[in-house]
Amino acid sequence: MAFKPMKTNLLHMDVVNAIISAIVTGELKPGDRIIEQHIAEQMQISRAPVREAIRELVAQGIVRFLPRKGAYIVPLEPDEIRNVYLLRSRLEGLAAFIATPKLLNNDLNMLLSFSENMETATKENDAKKFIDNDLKFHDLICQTCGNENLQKMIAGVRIQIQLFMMMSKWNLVIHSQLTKESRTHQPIIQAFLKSDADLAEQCMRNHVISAGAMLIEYVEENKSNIS
Amino acid sequence: MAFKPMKTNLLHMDVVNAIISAIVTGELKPGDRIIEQHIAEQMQISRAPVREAIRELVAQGIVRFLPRKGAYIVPLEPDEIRNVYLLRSRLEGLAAFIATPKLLNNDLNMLLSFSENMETATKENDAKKFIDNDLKFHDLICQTCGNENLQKMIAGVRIQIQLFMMMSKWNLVIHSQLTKESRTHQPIIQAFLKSDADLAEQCMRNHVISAGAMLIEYVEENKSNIS
DNA sequence: AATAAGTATATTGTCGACAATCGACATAGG
DNA sequence: CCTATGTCGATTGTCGACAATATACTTATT
Repeated sequence: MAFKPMKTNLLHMDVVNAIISAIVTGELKPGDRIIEQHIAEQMQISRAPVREAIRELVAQGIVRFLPRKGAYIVPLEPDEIRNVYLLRSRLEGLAAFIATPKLLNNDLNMLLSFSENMETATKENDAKKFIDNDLKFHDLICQTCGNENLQKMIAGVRIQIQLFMMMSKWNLVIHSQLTKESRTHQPIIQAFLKSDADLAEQCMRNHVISAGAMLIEYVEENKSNIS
Repeated sequence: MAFKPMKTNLLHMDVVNAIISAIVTGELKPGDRIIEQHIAEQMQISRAPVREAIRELVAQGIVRFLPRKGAYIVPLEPDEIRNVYLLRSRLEGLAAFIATPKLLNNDLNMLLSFSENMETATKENDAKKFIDNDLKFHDLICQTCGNENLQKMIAGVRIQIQLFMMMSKWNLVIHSQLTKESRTHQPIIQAFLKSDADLAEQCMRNHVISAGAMLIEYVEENKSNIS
């Protein structure tokens, strides 16, 4: 494959990426206002693609917009984070519910192996390995449910959460966090094995909520440090 | 209150409403393409507000967009109806959960009166009155939850359901349907009165699912008749 | 006739300019 | 000194025009 498909050179995508990396590097902080013309001038483009980029980010929930007032980065309030995790818990819970009767034996084995990898990653305190397998775990369930709308919604919420983590300078390295997180994976698999869709949904909800609780706790404790 | 707050006269909102009502009336069908210039010309405005409206609808999930190709109404496969109701049940359930501690006495009174109106509408077999109050009931809860993202998602899902109703030529006139539907409203209000958020969520879920079951049943029975 | 190349048209992407609106400050009147 | 009104700059909303690209159609070549 020497000739990969070209990048879709759409200006507004560049702007989206620029804004996101500005958020990640801390150049743009939660609550900061985004002024179309400023970005347009700095990137030497017109305002049109900047507007589109902002709409995109609004759709992803990273940016808020007030008509005739303007756009601003979603503030890093505990309530905001809570709402996002609540939404994710219901969406991924539903994905688990729908996926339950569709999961094949092979899928279950993979889920188990992801879960085991997370356990070993916990022992080795290997955050990257943990996160990778966690992502695969959730993705497999999400894809198996086969509902395109739902998948897109979940993808959007995940991005939002990643951003929250970065803005709060959270990193999942503390052993106790990994331990807590991995513990709540087991009941989900058990529910799948029993083909109990309602239980699977409930377990997934609890899992997501407890993961969110850790981030919220962190943000509350380090409120002062997070500019 | 002689001077109510003015409507925010933003063109793109008019376009959003125009497109939605075009979808609901069947003028625009699922899968149809939306061409910016055509709408702009028909409404005698420029393309800019039309673009914004399309972005809005994409965020609501009723329009898809392919770069440099254009926008089109989300195609609805008849067997997706169950998934849409499942999604709605979880989203509105969450709205009820979040709204529970925020509902004021006045709100509860309004919910009660909407519910009573539905009861009388049932007796009078007045479908329009029933639907109006049902909508108000759900809207009040949805708005009280205060989560903008969630509200938009719910709005999108509702439109999809309206579409399904249209496509299947469903109309809510049969007395037994109204009766069934109104019965499941009571437990929601009871849960609100008890300030039991979990219960409110559960009741709302059940309510939406049972409403969906009626439509699904109807669609299954009349499968052959549906265009 | 089937395939490839070329052309034309329709549609989206981007631009720069102007209009409408908002927020802050200044000013006048009590 | 406080309140209401006028003014100004900054910013978003809308517009019409042009550029870039995709799709449909035509033509040429084998």
